[in-house]
Amino acid sequence: MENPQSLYLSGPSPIQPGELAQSFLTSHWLSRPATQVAPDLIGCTLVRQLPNGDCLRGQIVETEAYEAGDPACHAYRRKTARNAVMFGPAGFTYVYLIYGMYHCLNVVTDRPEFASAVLIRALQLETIPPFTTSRRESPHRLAAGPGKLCRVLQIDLSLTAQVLQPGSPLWLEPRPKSFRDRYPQGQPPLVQTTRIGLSQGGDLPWRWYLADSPAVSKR
DNA sequence: TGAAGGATTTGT
DNA sequence: CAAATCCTTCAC
Repeated sequence: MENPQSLYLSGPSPIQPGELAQSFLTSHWLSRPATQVAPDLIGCTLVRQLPNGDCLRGQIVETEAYEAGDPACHAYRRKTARNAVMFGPAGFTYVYLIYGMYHCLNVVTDRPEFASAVLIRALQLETIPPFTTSRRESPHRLAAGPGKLCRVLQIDLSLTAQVLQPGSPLWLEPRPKSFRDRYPQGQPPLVQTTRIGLSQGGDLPWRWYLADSPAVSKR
């Protein structure tokens, strides 16, 4: 590791896939404010390893940040059994059930006690799972939305408070070379706008998505 | 112990 | 635009 500090301080990880994986996947790179991590997660890969060993992979194309002091954050009022993981160190999952039928996946960010997380809102799937032979919807939109994403990756409450690292049910990988090569200036076309579906905090521009991705949930 | 409501999705 | 559906939170 030539410059560990850069992993902690700077933006998108410049490292190659497979390099410094442990540092990227665990706390350092994620131990920044959610509003910094959220745009940097765009282009990174989310990997889901099923109980049978099969892996499903998708490129993150849409995220939202939720921070301490943010009225839309589940940890805004106080620490509870549900949101407790957000008060801990970065690099853990926070999964919750919404409307009694969908799950949402978050990545815990920042330092302990600064309860915050990034909601993963949409993925562009690398491979279409064979069991999702949906004819009613185009394959590239199977994970376009936080609830749909969890449905196709088989993510439920049992996957909350899990560390994001290889061998776990879920982990993250840096932006692949193919992604970096797509944007020669090193700057992917990100759109920053307001978050979706909130009753409070709807004015904060804490949602980011990849402008040229067909898998974004809403425009 | 009960009631209200939700970081969604889908179909009418 | 409303239903589906159940966990979490807060009030009593």
